[in-house]
Amino acid sequence: MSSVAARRIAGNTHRRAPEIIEAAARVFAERGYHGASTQAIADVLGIRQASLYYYFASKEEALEQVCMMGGEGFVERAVAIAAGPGAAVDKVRALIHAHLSPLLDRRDFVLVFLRERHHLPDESRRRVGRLARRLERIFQEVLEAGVRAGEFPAELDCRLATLALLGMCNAAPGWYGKEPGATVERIAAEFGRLAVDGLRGETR
Amino acid sequence: MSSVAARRIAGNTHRRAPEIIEAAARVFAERGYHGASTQAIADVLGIRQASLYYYFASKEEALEQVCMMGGEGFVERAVAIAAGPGAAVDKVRALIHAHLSPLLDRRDFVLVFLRERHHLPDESRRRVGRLARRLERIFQEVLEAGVRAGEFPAELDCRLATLALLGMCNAAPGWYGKEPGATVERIAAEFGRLAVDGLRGETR
Amino acid sequence: MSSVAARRIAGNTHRRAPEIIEAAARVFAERGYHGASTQAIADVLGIRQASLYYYFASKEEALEQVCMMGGEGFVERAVAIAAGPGAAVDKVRALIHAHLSPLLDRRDFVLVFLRERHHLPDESRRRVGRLARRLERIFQEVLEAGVRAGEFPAELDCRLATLALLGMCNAAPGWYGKEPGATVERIAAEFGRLAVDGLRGETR
Amino acid sequence: MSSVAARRIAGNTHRRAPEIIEAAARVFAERGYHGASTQAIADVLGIRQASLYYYFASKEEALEQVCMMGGEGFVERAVAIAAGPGAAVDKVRALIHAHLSPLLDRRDFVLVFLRERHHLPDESRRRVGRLARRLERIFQEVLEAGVRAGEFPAELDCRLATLALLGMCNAAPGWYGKEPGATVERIAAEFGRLAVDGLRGETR
DNA sequence: CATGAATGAGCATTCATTCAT
DNA sequence: GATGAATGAATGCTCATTCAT
Repeated sequence: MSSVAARRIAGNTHRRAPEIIEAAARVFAERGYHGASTQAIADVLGIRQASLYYYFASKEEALEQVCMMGGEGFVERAVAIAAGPGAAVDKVRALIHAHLSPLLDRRDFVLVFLRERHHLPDESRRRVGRLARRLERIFQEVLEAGVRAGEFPAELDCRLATLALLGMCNAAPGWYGKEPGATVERIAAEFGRLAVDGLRGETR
Repeated sequence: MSSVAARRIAGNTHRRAPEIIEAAARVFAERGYHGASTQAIADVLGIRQASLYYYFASKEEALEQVCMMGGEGFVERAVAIAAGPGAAVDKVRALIHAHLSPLLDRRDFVLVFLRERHHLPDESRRRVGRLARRLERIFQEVLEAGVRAGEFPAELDCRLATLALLGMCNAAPGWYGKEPGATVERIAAEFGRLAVDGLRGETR
Repeated sequence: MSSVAARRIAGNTHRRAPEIIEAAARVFAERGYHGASTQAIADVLGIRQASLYYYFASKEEALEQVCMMGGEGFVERAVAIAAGPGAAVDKVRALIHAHLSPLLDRRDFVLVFLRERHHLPDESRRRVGRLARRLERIFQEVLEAGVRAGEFPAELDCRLATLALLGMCNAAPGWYGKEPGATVERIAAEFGRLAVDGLRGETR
Repeated sequence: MSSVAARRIAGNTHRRAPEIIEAAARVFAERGYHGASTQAIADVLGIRQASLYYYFASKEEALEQVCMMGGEGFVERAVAIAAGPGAAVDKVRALIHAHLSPLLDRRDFVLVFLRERHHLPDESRRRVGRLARRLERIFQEVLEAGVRAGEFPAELDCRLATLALLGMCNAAPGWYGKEPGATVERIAAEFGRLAVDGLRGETR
């Protein structure tokens, strides 16, 4: 690694770095990683394609940075909610709300994290994939605690319920912004109710 | 027009055509449309790259065929269920079951339909996209009928609920096969219960 | 590795392969490996640059092929000479002659072997480098045998003498063809005499 | 003209100039001119790539400076030896010694002069090439004088013998430092003997 | 049916170089 | 003296596609 690259990773002192990585996120989100050319990213920024390489060492590294920003915070917020006091139903509502909130300011990053992270090279894919698995586990543990507390029926398949919840939430970045009237608050409220009622399961 | 071209346009009387398109589906599902090279498809089949062009005129056409097969049947099955007799809750369960059933034998096709269809050229993308929108509408109409029938609370946001249901179901092709014990029947049963209970909403 | 590439290496059934690799040898010899563009090689052949990649998988692989052809035969011929009967002085003359003879029909290949092989990636560089070291050893052993037989003085530094002989010979590809009247036979004869007399060393 | 440019042209009053050019020599020697990036030179020095341009106007100019330093002195020393008194055999020994002595403190420069000078642009290549040709001529004239003096046999091909001597000597920078025990003095002594005895040619 | 050979277009990346600070 | 930022030009390489056989 050249000394320039070394410093870049260590510090990221580049003034325009955030702007550049946001452009990458936008283009990756729109066209997918392999469908996105570095030229397209440069066009968004109004700079030459070669100039991008002043900011990242490779397209793959740019994807990794976008994915990291798309994935970060989820686990922390979820941990805080799960570890806090309160009933499982309240935690589920809070988890859903927290999970949807990055839609507001980081939709592209989240979308890329969800859809494109498996195109990362092995090592960073695993690193980034761990985030997703930890998040799943937290959701699932909250559900399991809810079952133990008698808030949810004993027959609940917590694994499938977790996948249902995450599927529901993770689809949102795909249509958010195209559904008139669907603010993050409204989505979180409605999804929270659907989830809680579905999990309680009067049917059983 | 040569007889070869004629046959191709007429629509796939080639002996190995199903085998070929399945290979394409597999590779598109694994690597994404732009990440998949025609070479990779040929490797799966054990033939030369150039030979693929005996079966489809372009990579885009292959994607279109995969997407058509991935999307077909959904609307028909959903229409039959929605038009039939019975309560809304039963219809919702049936819709979910019908929506998940192609996982068994067409997972790759469905995955490609869900994830890669927006890489199609304009015209065929719209054609294929119509399928998705019609399906959404059917789901939503069943929910609205359920509200009118008093099965679901009047406050239910049928649009968001539809998106929740589809999000939950459409995530399944992404993890189906990796979750031990999760058969289509079990998933459909659990998701059906979650959905119905969530929609009924004892909370409200 | 794609199946196409696999077959290529295994069999090399390509009709024009020798022609292509000879063009690479010429351009590498003229401009050095890093100074040679694949475009320049294509120009020599009158084909498009991309078409080269039908014949080799990478520029590095082309260099390796050229180096292999530039280095092959030397060891075999030297072994045959060293193992044969006869006096050391005769063997030295024969070794020199054998070492110079590829000038006639493979000057570019030998030049590339001598000058550019250290630009090969680690593994193939070592493989190719072994050839050179084996050759050195054979030369040196013949000299040592000559010392033991009393043909050369005991004070002869066989290591340095080997390096002297090879240096003298290996410079020839650099000027062969530019020195009027210097045929391979004449060079071999003169260099043989210089070597033998130098080694015998009446001075000592 | 700015004073900075003036100084640069005038010729290197920069404090760190010797250090910079030595780094260039080292990198050129290791990787070849085209294989060496200016970044690699900067890395050796611990400065930024752009800062190099304070010391030379272009990579080609750096090569020229290295080549000049690698080639200078040879002709002067050779002229002094050839013009001096003494027998041809002594002059040959002295020429070889003088030719090898820069190995001690300028190996990289000499190596670059020998191997990379043909990558110079036309004009400076010719300038630098003249040095080499003059040196050859001096060697050859000493040999021819030796023949006329009866020190060497009349049949000696002085041209080929010159090329043999220079080939032998010019290979040394390639392996000097890797052969344990091979000091410049020992190499010069051994090569001198080999050369003188070879030239005298008891065989003839 | 299938393939060997070839190609045009595009792509990520490198690199020497410039210049305001 | 030295650097951060940027660039133009090239470079090695990939890939979908064509076509004669």
